[in-house]
Amino acid sequence: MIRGVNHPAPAAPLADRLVAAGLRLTAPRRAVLAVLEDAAAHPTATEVWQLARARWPELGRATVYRTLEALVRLGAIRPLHLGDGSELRYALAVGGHHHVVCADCGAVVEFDDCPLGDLEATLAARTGFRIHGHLLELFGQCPGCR
Amino acid sequence: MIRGVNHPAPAAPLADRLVAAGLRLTAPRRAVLAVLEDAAAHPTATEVWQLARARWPELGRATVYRTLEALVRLGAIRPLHLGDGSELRYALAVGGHHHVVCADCGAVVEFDDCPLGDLEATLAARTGFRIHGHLLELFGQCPGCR
DNA sequence: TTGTCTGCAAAGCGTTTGCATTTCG
DNA sequence: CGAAATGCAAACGCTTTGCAGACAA
Repeated sequence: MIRGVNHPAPAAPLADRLVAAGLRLTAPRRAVLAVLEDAAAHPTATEVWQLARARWPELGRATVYRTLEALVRLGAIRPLHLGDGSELRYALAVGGHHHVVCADCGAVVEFDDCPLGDLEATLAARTGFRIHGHLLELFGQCPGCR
Repeated sequence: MIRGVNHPAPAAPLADRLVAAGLRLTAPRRAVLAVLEDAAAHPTATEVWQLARARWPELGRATVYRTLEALVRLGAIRPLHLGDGSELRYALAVGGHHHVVCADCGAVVEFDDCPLGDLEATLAARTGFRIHGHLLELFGQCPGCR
């Protein structure tokens, strides 16, 4: 378990990221941010919308999508898909996410063993990218589907 | 560069995979398989359809999707998305794929340094999955978007 | 005040599904 | 011949966009 080795500091609260980027901190956005920060699993945009409406009932789907897009561009959250066809999900961009996905039934098993070492730093230097985080997805078949 | 360390044998031709699975080898499917095997980049389902129609003009979109799904289930190809919102793409499931994606403009830089070592074998033993391959996606911002 | 943000509703688009017909084996 | 596969077109569901009104700063 070397999770976090490359990401010593937890991300600042999402609200701070928005403000720091010069974006406005509105009530609808606060509702979306709260859901993202509280979410146990990686929610889809629709799930974020449903959960955030508990805090701001008038919340529209479009606002959720627009807020998610802004956060992705800021590097505060990261989109990820689990397997084929499934809806896009979002996760806080703290460190990395690692899972094994079943090609047949879509079952997902997450794990924490991160073998990346300082690959992020190496690639950042080589490509000029600023790296926010990573996704390591192994693809195969679960025991039940073999 | 240790690409291939965990995947000593190249995948058998896609046609063989279908036949071995008891599926029928039809003309429309041959067109799709040929496109997947020839593709330089990772094509989307729509791109596969457009290219394959050069070989089989009556090819319908549905057949492309159904063929792609069958190949995914067989572990012959693997779905992957590059960044946010973009259409799902497909790659031959030989070994792994590794790239850095820009959260702003969607630019993609691929690389071959695979730091996975024998993680696949370890996880296969621990989870009971049979692992076909993997996707390592680093997320950040390219030099031009910073 | 003023440029940003919001909700609504419609449009857009990739993907899936139903069904009659064709084709492989 | 029988089961599987195909094409067409409609259905679906997620995401985006246009726009007038509301709101943060």
